Amino acid sequence: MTSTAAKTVTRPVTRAVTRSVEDYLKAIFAFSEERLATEANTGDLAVALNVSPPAISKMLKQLQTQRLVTHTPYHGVRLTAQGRRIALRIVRRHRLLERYLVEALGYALDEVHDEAERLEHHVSDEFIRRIDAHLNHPHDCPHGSPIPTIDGHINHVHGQPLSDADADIPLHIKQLTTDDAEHLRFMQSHALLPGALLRVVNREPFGGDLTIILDDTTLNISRRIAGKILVAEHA
Amino acid sequence: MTSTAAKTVTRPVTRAVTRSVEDYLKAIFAFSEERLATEANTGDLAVALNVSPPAISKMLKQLQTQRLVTHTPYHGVRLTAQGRRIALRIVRRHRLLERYLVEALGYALDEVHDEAERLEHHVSDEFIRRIDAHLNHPHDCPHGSPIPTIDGHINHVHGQPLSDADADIPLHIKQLTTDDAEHLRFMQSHALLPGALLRVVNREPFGGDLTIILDDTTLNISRRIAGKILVAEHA
DNA sequence: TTCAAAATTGCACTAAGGTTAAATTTGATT
DNA sequence: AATCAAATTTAACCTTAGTGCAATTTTGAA
Repeated sequence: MTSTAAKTVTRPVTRAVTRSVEDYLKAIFAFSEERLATEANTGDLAVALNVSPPAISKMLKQLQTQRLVTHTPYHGVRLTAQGRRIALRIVRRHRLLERYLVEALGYALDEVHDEAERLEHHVSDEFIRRIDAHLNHPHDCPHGSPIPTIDGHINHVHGQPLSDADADIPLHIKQLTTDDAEHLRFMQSHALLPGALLRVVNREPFGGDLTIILDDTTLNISRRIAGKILVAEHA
Repeated sequence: MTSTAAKTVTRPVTRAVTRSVEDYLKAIFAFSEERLATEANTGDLAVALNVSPPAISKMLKQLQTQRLVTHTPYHGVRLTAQGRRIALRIVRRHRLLERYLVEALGYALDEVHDEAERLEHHVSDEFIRRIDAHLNHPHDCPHGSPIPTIDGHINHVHGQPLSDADADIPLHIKQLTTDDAEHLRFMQSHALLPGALLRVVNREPFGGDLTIILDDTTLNISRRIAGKILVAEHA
């Protein structure tokens, strides 16, 4: 590749969407949409992405010139329509991959996150198309999170944390809102999975354990774990 | 306890096996083992890896300090035991992935190379273990190349190019020695795949076409294509 | 013996994604 | 309203893996 024309080329506004860019956009999406907030801040992103705050500042500036975010210095970032589109594409890939790993290859729930986290950046659109078809176009990942459609639509789950649920009401699990492997192993080992039916029979006071009944089994779970399980009243 | 004493010397040798390193080792392996030669040379590697000759020289020096190759300047490179081990690991991943893409996801023969080329660097050992089990521990990739074992053994295919085969002898296809998508589409569309039975019924002189019979179908193929198909006498 | 081709080296450069240290801005608290 | 610590941004620099070009070295064939 000879690049003799390189000198007259104006600075490209449309730099590449690298793996890092995808990760940043996904993280901003997670803060600004999946968690209540409307904007993500530098400190949280630095923790989430495991880099220093200056790295965030620098990347935000770059993403701004790429028109993927709008960044108000010292205040916060939000995604542009284009940035959101890319973030949703990655989220879709991630969740389809997780589903595929569980259904087709028998992965346990706590193993899929890390694998999907790498693969989401490296598989082709064709690969995603094929696993989506193979899985019969699923709507959620194994943790119960919604899978965005190709054209960027996503239905947010509405449920309340099990830790807040009233006693003696039939509930079903909507979503497990954790990526922690230990939590997930615990949940899977007790069949605390999306779709499961249960009800709360006792709540110890002062943030103590909950007692629940699930499949005729009585089970004690900590408030901490219960806070990671979203439930809704069972119709 | 005498000779096992740990060397507490500062270690400059430990650098990471990056994606680039994996690609270089794989390319050196391909030249020095899969093609007749015992050593790979700079120029060929530069072409194979689509990189300038100085980039090769530079990387060879690095690989030498990592003890992954032995490089005799101006002559050639060969892999050390450790370098060969890494190269075989990547070849194994590549060929298992190709097989999986075809068997499990219905990829066509000409689509698998590029996909596997990326994925081989990014899937986990666990992923490879699972697809290997799922495929029931296959011995070859869809092109008929042998899949190295986990402990680094590989059985080389012995066959001759179909272009050199004598007429009227029952043959079967051992291997397709091309990654070119057009060639592969042609082969797949005519069922010229590993395992197929055929015999040569005519060879035009002066490097002209071959006429073969395969499944009661008569087929004309160019010497060029025939050179990419390894066959052996059918027992 | 010569000499051209191939390989290597040196140097300056690009590009992405980091780092630490210093400066700046914000906003909550006196 | 002024202050000051925490959060954030800027500045300067590092690393990996390339690039190109020029200069040098080595090899091997005529």
